[in-house]
Amino acid sequence: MASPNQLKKALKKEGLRYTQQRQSIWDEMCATDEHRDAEEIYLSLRNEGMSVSRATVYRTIDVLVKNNLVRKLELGDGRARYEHKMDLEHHDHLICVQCGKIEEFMDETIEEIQETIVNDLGFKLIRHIHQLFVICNNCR
Amino acid sequence: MASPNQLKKALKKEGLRYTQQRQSIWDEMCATDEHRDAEEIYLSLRNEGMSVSRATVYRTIDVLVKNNLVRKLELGDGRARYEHKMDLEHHDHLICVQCGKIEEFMDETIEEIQETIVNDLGFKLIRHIHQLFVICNNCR
DNA sequence: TTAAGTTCTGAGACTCATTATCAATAGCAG
DNA sequence: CTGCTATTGATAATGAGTCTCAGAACTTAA
Repeated sequence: MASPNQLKKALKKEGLRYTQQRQSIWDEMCATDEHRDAEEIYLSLRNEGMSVSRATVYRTIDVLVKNNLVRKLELGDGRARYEHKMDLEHHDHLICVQCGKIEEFMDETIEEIQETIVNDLGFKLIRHIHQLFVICNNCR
Repeated sequence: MASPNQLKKALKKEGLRYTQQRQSIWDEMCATDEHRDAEEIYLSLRNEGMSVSRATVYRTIDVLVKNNLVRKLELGDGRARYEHKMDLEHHDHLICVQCGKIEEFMDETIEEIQETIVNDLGFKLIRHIHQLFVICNNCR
C-alpha cells in the first residue's frame, strides 16, 4: 500500500473522509510510473477485484490532483493521463506522435526563463505545460 | 476578405474545392486576433447572416489546421481555441487562470534548448506546446 | 449547355470522456 | 451504539466534436 499518510493528510486538509476506495485508487496510481487514463486505472482496480465505480475514480483523482499528489496530463487526444508525484522532482514530457510513448525531461534554464518572462510582465506563474511532440528513435 | 489565395492554395493541395463557406470561415478566423472556439466562430458567422453549419465549421477548421493556416490551442478545459497564422512568427501562450485572457510570448533560447533536448535523445521534434498559466496583472 | 459524376453541405444522430443526480451505504463524533 | 453527514455506485446527463446521408453545388466531357 502506498503511503496512507500522504493521502490521509491531504484528505484531512480538505475535510474529507479516509475511505477504502480512496486508498485503493491512490495505491493503484502509485503502482506504476506509466501515464494512464482514468479508464485504465478503473479497469486495473476491477481486475484486482476491487469494487470501485468509475465515478469514484474520477472524483478521487480530482482530489489527488487538487492536493498535488497526482499530475494530470492533457495531450490533446481527449483523454487525460495521470502520473503520481511520489518522486517529487518536477519534469515535463516528450510524447511520440507515432507510438504514443511518453518520456520525461527537465531543463533548469527553461524553468528560469519561464519565470523571467512571467515576472517581466508583472504576472504570477501558477503552473505550466511544456510538451514536446516528437518521433522517437524507435519510430524513425 | 482575407487572402483567398492562401486558402485556395491549401485547398488545391488537398484536392478540395474552393467554396463560399470555406472562404467565409477563413475570413472569420482572420477577422480578429482573439483565440476563439469553434462555437464562437460559428455564432459570429451566423450573426453576420452567413449560412454555415457547425459541421462545416469543424470540417473547415480541420483543413486549415492541417495546412498550417490556423493553430489549434488545447487549454485543458475541453474546448479547443483557434488562432490564424497570418502573421507568421511563432509564439507560445500565457493564459490567465482567473480571467482567461490569453497573451503570447516567444523565447529563442527556449526554442533552441527544446531542439537540443530532442536531438540528444535521437528523436525528431514535430511540434510543441508551451503554455504558462498565470495570474495576470489585472487579476492580482 | 447539358448530362453525369463528384464533392460539399446541413441537420441531426451519435460518440465518448467526464460530470451530475440521488438513493443507499459507510465513516465518524459524541 | 446512534445519528448525522460524507461517500459511493448506478446510471442519466452533458457537451465538444464526429459521422451519416440525402440533397445541393461544382466540374468535366461531349
